[in-house]
Amino acid sequence: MESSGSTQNTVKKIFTEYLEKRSMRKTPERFAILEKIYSIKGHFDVDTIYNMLLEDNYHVSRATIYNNIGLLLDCKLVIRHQFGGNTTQYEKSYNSGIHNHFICTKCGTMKEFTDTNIKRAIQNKHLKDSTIESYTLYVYGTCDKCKQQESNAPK
Amino acid sequence: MESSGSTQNTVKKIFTEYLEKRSMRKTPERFAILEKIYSIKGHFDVDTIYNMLLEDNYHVSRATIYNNIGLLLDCKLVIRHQFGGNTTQYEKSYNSGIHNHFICTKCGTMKEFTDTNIKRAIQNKHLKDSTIESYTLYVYGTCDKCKQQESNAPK
DNA sequence: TTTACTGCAAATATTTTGCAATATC
DNA sequence: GATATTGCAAAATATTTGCAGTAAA
Repeated sequence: MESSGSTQNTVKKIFTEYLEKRSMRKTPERFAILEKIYSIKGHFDVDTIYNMLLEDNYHVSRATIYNNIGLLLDCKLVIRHQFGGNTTQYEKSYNSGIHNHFICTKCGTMKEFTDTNIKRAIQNKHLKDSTIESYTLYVYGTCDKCKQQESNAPK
Repeated sequence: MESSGSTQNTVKKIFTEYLEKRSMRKTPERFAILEKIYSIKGHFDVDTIYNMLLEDNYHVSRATIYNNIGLLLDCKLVIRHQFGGNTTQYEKSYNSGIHNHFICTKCGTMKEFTDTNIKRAIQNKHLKDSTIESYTLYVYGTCDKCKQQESNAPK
């Protein structure tokens, strides 16, 4: 398992190679955005990054953030989500094998989980025909807590 | 397996009960929207419904469509998706067990698939702690076609 | 008759785009 | 020095909201 600092270096290297391969420029804004994203534990939207960088007294325009998240999506360092809210949510994706989400339809809480059986089933399915890069699973249901409340106060 | 006509009747009944339980009105617009949605095979956005109803010479405002898709989401007759595009995609969800999507990251095509092993693995995981209502799986990778093109024209 | 619902238009929110200024290579 | 990239502001797009008119109950 890689340490957090090492992950920062690794993704920086991946992004650098991606940019060089395409003759794109290695601007400080790009790496500031990447580093900030990789400092965030969970999900975020564009405005979050914008404000977090502002708090560091580092101003990057929203347009630039949008532009660069596009690049990071393309080189698989970031993934997009939709949980049902209004803003588009993103998440760092390097070295974070967890892409299973359980969403409670009663209280709306979201919880990540791992499961090797699910992982294996998905990989088995796709080895035959296609190459699988990643996957995201959203499971909707009622969580423990809400289940208990239901049984305590039935209709 | 239910026939298509019967599905229309069933979802109409479910929606009717949902509305009656909440003392909401059974307007023709609501059922026109529901019926149109259940006539669509794959995914759609709000504008698609709007235009399809227009083609039938049935005018319903976008605001009303948004409003009612909200209700249909709430009573689980419709689900929301995000494939990476700009508009929110929806899909009918009653009696359509297929919620597995394979998305090719090269050409962008999306293909649905079924897999009982995956289904079972997901159900096993969640029977222990929570009640699972539904799930959606997005698998990202390279499809057959794009894989062949890659091997024909290597870098 | 009551009031929930619809349609319209305006408001909001989000993302994209055009262009001049800037900074990487 | 050439030009990709940034920042700003305007534009485009998607969704929500307020309110008057309409119609379901």
